[in-house]
Amino acid sequence: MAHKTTSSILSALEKLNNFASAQEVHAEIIKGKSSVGLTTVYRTLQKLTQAKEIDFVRREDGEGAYKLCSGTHHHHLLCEKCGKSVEFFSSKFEKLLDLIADENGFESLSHRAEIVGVCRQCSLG
Amino acid sequence: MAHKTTSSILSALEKLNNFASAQEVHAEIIKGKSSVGLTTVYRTLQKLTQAKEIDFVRREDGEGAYKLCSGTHHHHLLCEKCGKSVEFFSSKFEKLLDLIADENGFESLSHRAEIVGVCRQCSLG
DNA sequence: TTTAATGCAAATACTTTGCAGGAAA
DNA sequence: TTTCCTGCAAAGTATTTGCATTAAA
Repeated sequence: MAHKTTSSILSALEKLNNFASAQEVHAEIIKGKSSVGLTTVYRTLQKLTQAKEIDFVRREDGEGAYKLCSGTHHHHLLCEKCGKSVEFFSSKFEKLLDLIADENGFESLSHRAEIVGVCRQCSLG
Repeated sequence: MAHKTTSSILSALEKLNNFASAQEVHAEIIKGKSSVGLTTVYRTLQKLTQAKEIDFVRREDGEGAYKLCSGTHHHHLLCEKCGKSVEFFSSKFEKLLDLIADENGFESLSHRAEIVGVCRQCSLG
């Protein structure tokens, strides 16, 4: 099987089921019986990100956060209140992005979009 | 007039004419005759951001960056190679965002979108 | 044996805070 | 006087790196 560490990190991400910081992932693993060093968690998350097995975003406060995501191209909606995230893909969106990029002197190849807003639950609260 | 410090920071941002970190703004001011403390630069940039007089983004490496922007609603295209940024506004984009948000359980009120890609110049290089 | 993985402690880098002195109201 | 502005030094937080140990190939 894969490295014991890698799989425990992946399963922590699965449990957390949302963007989680290295520290949060570490805490989640420690809660169980397993033991891992924080450094290793950082290193492994980096590796997984490079391998495109997980997604990475920066939170508004600058902390990095990671999430298990679908392998296909997508973007994220992020709730700025509760932190909930939703993946989406829309070919209309893709086309419009291409157009906007083109009109502004950008190639849209390899783009990445993050939409920060408020989820319905938080906006009702 | 406004605080001397505030205006020197605003004019540094004007010269830099792109997203710049607190440290970069500080360096720009120091280059000239003026003298300001780094702490004050941080504090002033925060204040200006809250007052919505400047825009704030997080760079991929986690550093915060600020820019003098138009007061009206807009989003940014950011080049991940050279750091160049361009503001854009498109009502089609706004409508599509509303729709996508709605479909995914989000209110789009107060959204913010950042599109990271590669600008034409960098993609040719 | 050679390479890769791990973890602790130390080092970085950015940012914020405590606090005292000075400017402005 | 009272409040705000400044800046230095110290503290804080997230993340990375050096290095020695251990596990795996």
